[in-house]
Amino acid sequence: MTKLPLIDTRPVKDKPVRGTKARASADRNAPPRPSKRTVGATERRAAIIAAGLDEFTAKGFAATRLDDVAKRAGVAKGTIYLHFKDKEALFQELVRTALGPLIVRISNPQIGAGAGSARVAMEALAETFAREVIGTRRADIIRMIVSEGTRFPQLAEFYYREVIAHGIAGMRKLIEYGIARGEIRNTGLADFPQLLVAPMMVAVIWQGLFGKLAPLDVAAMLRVHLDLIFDEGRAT
Amino acid sequence: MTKLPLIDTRPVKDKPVRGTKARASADRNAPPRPSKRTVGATERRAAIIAAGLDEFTAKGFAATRLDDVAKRAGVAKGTIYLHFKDKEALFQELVRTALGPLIVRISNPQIGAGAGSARVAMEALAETFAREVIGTRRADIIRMIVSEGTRFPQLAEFYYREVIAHGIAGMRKLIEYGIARGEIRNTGLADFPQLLVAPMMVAVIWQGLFGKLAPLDVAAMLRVHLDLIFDEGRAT
Amino acid sequence: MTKLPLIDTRPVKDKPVRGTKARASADRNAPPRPSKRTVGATERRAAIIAAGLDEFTAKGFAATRLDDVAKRAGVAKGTIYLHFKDKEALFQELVRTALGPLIVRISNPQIGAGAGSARVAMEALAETFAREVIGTRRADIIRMIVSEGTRFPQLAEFYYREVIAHGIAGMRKLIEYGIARGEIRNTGLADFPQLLVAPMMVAVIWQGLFGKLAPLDVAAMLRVHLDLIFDEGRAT
Amino acid sequence: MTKLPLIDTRPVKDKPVRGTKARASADRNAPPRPSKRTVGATERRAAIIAAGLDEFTAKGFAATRLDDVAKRAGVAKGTIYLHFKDKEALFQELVRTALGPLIVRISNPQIGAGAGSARVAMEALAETFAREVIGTRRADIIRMIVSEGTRFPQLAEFYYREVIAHGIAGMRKLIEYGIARGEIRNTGLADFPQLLVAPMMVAVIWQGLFGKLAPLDVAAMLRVHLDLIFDEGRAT
DNA sequence: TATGAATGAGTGTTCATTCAT
DNA sequence: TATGAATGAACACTCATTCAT
Repeated sequence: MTKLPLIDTRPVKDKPVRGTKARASADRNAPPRPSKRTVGATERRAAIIAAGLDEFTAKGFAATRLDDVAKRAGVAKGTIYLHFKDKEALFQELVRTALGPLIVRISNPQIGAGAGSARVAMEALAETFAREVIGTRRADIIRMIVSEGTRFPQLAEFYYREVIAHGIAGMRKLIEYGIARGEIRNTGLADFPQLLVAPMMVAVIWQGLFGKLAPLDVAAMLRVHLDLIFDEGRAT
Repeated sequence: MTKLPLIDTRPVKDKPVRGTKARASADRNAPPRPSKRTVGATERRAAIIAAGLDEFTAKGFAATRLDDVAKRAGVAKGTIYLHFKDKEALFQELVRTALGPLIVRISNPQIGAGAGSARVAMEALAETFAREVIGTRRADIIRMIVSEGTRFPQLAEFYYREVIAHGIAGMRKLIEYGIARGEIRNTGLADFPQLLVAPMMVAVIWQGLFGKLAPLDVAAMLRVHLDLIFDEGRAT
Repeated sequence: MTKLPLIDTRPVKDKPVRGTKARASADRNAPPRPSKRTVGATERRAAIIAAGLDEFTAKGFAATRLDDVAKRAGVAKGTIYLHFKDKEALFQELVRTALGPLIVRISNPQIGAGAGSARVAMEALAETFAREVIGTRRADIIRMIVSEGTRFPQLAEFYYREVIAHGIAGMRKLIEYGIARGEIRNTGLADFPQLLVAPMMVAVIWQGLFGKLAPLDVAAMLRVHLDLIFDEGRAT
Repeated sequence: MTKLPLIDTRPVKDKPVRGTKARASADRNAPPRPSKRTVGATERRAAIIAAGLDEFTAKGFAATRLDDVAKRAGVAKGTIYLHFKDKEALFQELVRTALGPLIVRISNPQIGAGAGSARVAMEALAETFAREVIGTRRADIIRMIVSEGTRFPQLAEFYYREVIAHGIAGMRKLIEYGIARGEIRNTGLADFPQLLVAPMMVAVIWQGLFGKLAPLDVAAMLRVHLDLIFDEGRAT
């Protein structure tokens, strides 16, 4: 019998844009010019988005200078305006783009038919998260949304609708699945799927703020958390 | 024998200056503070800090204008510079001041000798949190630290040392107390007191970002969370 | 004996390309010219000039964007530079072109030998002016020269030499003709032919600035003016 | 019997702002600083307006740089924004200010009771105009309104209501006075007071555009014009 | 020739900071 | 101390001009 995973744990593929970052700080004395028109418009747009992501996550919306974004993208300032109406449009588009893969992934929880235990599914999820989010640019994006969300209600709403809502729904399904299988006893958990994600959020924030001071063993923490949920208080 | 509470659940006292007017939606049309020349230097400084808190939490560090802070504080722009070296100094001092009460409170967990059950203590903590933080200016401060922490490592460090470290220590003590009393079975929890606070953090962030779209019953969620920890999966 | 008219009163022919679509209210949403690749180089140049005329008269030199000119002309922005050195060159050439027909007309006043009365000639001139200038693109051109002339002395000089000088000379001839015939008593008028054109200039300016608020019956005004000159104060 | 002048011919008094122009292009190596705060806010505002007038009349609205205005006013760029919302507000205010004296003057035509002949009144007017407008900054302002009026309909309307309308009314009164006294025969003139001003307008424009090439004896021209109106075709 | 994406100098505007009063 | 007008560096955005295709 084929064992379909409850949740897709394959590495989330992201635009490998970071490479373009190499061109950053276009030194004024560079050789003639790398034949600008060679790189297509799409690549340029992608480079701007990648650069913007770097700058916005590092400094926040208000403190980011489009000059720096342009430099980092290896592009003239004016070029940004060929692709985006203004700074805010770039910011929003950038978040949407960055969220894209995540959305697709979360939208398809893939809790399959003859799947295994809910515990295994959640463990896979936790591991994927620890590996694919913590310490990567995705964590930066999440932190950025938390940081700027208040100032961009529109963005927060988009994020809620496109990511959170789906995620919450998926979590709830998973919890109900676990309850149905008798793995989870606390039926109230189904009302607050947020509890399932809470440690992940905290992990992202912790590492961002205090990672240097007191690194957190995220994977281990998530395991303990699952033990709580699955009622398996092993005596360590 | 006097029964000392495990945790001080008395309302956390904050600058009563502004009261719980809180809800820092920095409305540009707020009355420009009535009292003016009547107040002394100390009151002025306090007013600036209060005003700054409103503005910074509402708009973030970079997007806040000292002009607005001054207006809100009922002082001239230049006056700010008599009390603070520059914008950043104001910001940092302001955060420290705002953290003050919180620090004192958490630093003295008051887990007394012949105290009651850990569950009761934690419930009190959760209730206090839901009542005294969620929906108040304190939530704004926490969100602000999360938002600006990356840009102000110094501040993050301060926050970590003065608040987080103590808080984590307190939580750990509480957890160990619960384990010792046999209330908590999962001994691993003592390694990650963050798990205890995670739902509170998520609650703060959730309400800030999505509160308008999908309000969260924070108290109920925290109760379910405690059920998980205390292994009491009541069928609701 | 052939009776040659003192002044040519046939409708002044302008580039019939644009027709009298005139009224250069440079509406941004004008259809982007249907024909495109079908036209040859010369037509393209003409299209650019026509489009430039519309834009420059509507917005003035500095405020006109070559982007808009290109769009209106149905060509790419770069194409403009194949025909004109830069924005200023386009402007100057364009004015010269627009002035062309006017120049030819005025240069040949055709004040023939056995012509009729000076009064009749001037009336014809006034009527032609009211009909062929007021409310047409020609008025826009005149206004534009008045507007930009100070900033483009070169252009003012060209305008003076090619149009004004000839026009003044023609007017003077006409006046002297009227004096010789005894129609005009005030011999001083011959020293200031400008007085003959002044009402026309004022009419153009008035309609451009205040036409909406207080339209002027130009034809009637010019008639009264001629009455003054020809000393015929009819009691209306 | 006291002879009241038909029209007030006393020199129109204007702010003697031009003087401030001296400070133009505030050289970067100037002595410490002329004790900024010494000059009152009003003087600063006046200096900005004077400088703006110079720049706007010289280059037109779009081509004028606020940097230059600031420099010429001996003020920092930011200071302009303490007095005016933006470039356009400065422009409009400036025109209004410049028009102020003119308005007051025109509003009080002072066609008195036992006044003298209309001819004398008009001659005085013409002389005043030739002396107080031609070759002065007032001519620049008039030219500027003609130039920018199309782009600022609001301004044109203001100009019409505050200056033109009153002027036209005054002219008409004067004409009717002349007709009543039998000095002017052509009654139709009362319908087009513009004809009275037309030569003045043309004079302003002529001197602005062609003054260098072919200076115009404005006073003489206006005299001839009056001869036409008053039907006095003296044979020179 | 024609194109239009790319460039980057230039300009209006903001705002932290200073300082004469 | 307190004020708030003045400053000027900084930054978002525009647009004439270029140039690879």
